Amino acid sequence: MRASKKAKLTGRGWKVGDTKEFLDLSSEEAALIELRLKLAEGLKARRKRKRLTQHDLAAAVQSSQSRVAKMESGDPTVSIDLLMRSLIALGASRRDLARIIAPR
Amino acid sequence: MRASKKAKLTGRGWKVGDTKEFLDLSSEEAALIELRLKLAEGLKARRKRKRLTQHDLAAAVQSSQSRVAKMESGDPTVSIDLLMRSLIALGASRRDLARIIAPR
DNA sequence: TGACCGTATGTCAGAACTGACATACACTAG
DNA sequence: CTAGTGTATGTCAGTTCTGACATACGGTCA
Repeated sequence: MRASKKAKLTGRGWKVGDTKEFLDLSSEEAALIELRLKLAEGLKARRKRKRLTQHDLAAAVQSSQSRVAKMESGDPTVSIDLLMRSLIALGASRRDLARIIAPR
Repeated sequence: MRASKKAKLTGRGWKVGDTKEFLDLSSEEAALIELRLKLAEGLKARRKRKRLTQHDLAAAVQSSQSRVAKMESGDPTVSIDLLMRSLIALGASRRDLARIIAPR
């Protein structure tokens, strides 16, 4: 059911959707992507500050180097859950997370 | 692989784990749970402020009333992704999200 | 040059999450 | 009581995400 949107995009051309779909994609979906990117940046920065390799971080969160690379690149196959878990594993507090999401 | 932890908890009694596992559970995992709860509260508050029913919200995010109920109760089967998506669907900005995560 | 290190990208089987449904509960109004 | 409305809880098939692996890329050093 959620695949319908993807299908619409990957299909050849632009099947004209209604306004709701358009708004959904351009504003809400965009907001989610921005959020993911903020977390990705925050994670990379935090990891580097601690002078850890992606491999090190992977071990700390029981994941793999390749997934860490995807996390930091904002890859859409990475969940926000995983980003949050990783940040927390690097010692980020809720306030730290808040600052990462909405930098002042 | 991740189910091993759950198994350890649901099994009868407390099989003694090593320190790393203990710390993982008590601090990092707890932080994640707290985060989920903050988002759950934030979602419920925001929905009520808009005078929407769980059913309305479900329609807005293309989910179901039952899942919305689980979201708001901090049910562990609900991902942070879904909570974030729902909050954004209710018009929350990144700054709003930050405030929900780390209230001042 | 070649060996090494850190990072990036693609793939896939297995694990986790999802919407939907059924059903139960709590409350209110008739 | 009965009906209606909103919320809670359990289940499950289908979708999405995950760790692991292979492999490629870029830089450094000898």
